[in-house]
Amino acid sequence: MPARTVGIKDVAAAAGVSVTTVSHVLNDVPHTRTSEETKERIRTAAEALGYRPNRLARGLRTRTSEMVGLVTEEIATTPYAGQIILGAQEAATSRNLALAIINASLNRELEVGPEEIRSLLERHVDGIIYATVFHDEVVPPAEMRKSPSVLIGARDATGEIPSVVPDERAGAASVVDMLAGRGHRRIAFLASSVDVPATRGRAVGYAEAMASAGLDTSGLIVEGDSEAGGGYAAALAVLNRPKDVRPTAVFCYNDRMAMGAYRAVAELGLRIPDDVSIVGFDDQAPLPRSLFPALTTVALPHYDMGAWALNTLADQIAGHAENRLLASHPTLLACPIVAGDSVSAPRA
Amino acid sequence: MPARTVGIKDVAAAAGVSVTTVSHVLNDVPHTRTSEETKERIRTAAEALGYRPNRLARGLRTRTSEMVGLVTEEIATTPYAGQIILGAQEAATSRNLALAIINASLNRELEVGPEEIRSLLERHVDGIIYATVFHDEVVPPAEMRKSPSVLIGARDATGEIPSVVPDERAGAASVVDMLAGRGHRRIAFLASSVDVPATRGRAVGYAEAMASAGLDTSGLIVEGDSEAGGGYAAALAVLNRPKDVRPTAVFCYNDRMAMGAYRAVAELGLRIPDDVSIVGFDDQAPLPRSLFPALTTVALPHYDMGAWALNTLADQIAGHAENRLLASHPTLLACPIVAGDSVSAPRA
DNA sequence: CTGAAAGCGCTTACAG
DNA sequence: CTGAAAGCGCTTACAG
Repeated sequence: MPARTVGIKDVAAAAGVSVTTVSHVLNDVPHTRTSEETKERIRTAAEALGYRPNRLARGLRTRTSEMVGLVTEEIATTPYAGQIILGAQEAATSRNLALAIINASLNRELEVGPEEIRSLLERHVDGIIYATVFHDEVVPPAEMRKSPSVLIGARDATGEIPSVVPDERAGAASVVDMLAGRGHRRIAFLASSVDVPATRGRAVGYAEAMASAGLDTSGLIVEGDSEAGGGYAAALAVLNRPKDVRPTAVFCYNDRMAMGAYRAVAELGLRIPDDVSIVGFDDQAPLPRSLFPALTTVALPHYDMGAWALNTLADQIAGHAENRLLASHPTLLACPIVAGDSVSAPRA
Repeated sequence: MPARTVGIKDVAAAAGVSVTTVSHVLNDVPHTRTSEETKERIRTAAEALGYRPNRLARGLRTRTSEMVGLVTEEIATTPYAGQIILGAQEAATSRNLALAIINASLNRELEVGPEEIRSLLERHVDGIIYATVFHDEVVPPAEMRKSPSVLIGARDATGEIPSVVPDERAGAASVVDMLAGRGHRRIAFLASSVDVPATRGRAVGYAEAMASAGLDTSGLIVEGDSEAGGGYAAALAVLNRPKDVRPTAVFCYNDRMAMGAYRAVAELGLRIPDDVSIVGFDDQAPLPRSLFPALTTVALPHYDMGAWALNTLADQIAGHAENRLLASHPTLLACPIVAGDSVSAPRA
């Protein structure tokens, strides 16, 4: 049992005023014409006594906990869950909210688990952020729809909850634009055979950007599994051609495939970026900077999504919500290119 | 404002008993001889009404929040912070505690930040776990010493707080033992030039195990910076020798250096593991499995440390603490070898 | 505008 | 053993 801490009563006694006044002054309640002098006396007393308001008591009274819950699916296996947490946490700190984190197992049925939500609700969190992986859309449990909430990484099938996802398509398109801008014409794409939203988004972004740049993709798309081994095999297939039809740039579905592509390039006796430029996706540390030359890749906006989710949630809680507007379509966050040394203009 | 939820009074009314009885029954208070029948009636009523006790109210009354705080330094840059969180979180769930997470910036002055602790204390957490990186020992703020607390990754300089750290030394020694057991005699070590506890622990473990295996280390220890580039240079230096004096195995300070070593091996026209075995340290995803052949490495017990910390903390809170005993020395957790395909017996 | 008092939803001595 | 009542530390109508 921690020792009895100093309460608002102690401050009131020390300052010679009522607890009401202390509460008003410390919480900056407007329209209270307490003299500056008294206010100062109260603040000094609070400071001297080391007074810290008991948030539990306040929460009980105001029916608010100033705490929000963050449920992350498979935090352990998602490389960047840490960045989502960090983004949410820093935003939470700046809005004076605490963040309770809870892990949920990945749910193949595309339904988020109600147990985690219930546990959070029992603690009277003011709102909930649910971060999913690998889903296009999910059906949130009823509990979640009743309180302020935000989805990261998936759209709400019922269209009620705002969500935020990476703009994979634009990210992929920007890679093609960048390569085409450097003068590349034969840009290969190592596609993933794993059926997740990112697979489609990146493939579509590549195809669209190639089309609008007037570039042909025939024979330039090779599919492989999304690990280094798959990238190795796919890169070998697409690069083992005579120089005049060989791609001058290879855009890989992700960094792990790019790592395999590096090996294929080396085995074929080619050099990066002189003979072929390589671009990855994910910015999955520590890969890009551990490769030689450092891999040019595309970062996922994990930190930004975490921050966006928390701010959107805090706005909902504060009441100035335009939920419907936000919920109708997922908010897309940009995936910026992270420059390494694996891209150059094609050799003449 | 969430709608008025069902409270203990509602349950009492529905079951026709007093709130005292409801509280007793639902909390399994011993020595209460309420009839089984009444108990059942209360439980049924609670269930039917969907009653969930308000933890804020309970916390206010019992001066306990059933919530513990986890402060992580640089969660974003520590690859495995997610595993620490997961370990702590799963243990917390099984002990019916919530976990509030808060990030702290890395503190070079070897003192943990009091602000984070204060913020947690204001929310009346029952205890605090502070996970540090890169420190031998830290001086925890006074606030932390006053309430139950546990340190991950560093020893408490004042010897009051229990702590848990990876047994880097034994992990490194086990690698040498394993390689020596396979018949290797010339085992090189790519040491890190960065001065952190892990650097010393792994170097000492290597040296001790080599000595007790009766193996010579002269000319076999090369220092480099702890990235792929440093590993590349160091591996080149130690492997570019005539076959009869060339190491048959290279133990790298970490996986990133091992990645550089792979490149050096390839440039020298050698093969892994036929010509040289390579072992890393950290099990830093996705490196070990993205390399070809898959890297044999040593895992850090992040999950276990998180779980150990939470359980130790929960024990302290529950009162059966043997803090002094635990605090006198950091608890060492084993770093298991994770087998890949980069080790074989030396070629005849 | 200020202060006395009620009340948030629980737990727990205490009297019956 | 059971229930009425006090009280955890706040905030906030409400009366003065």
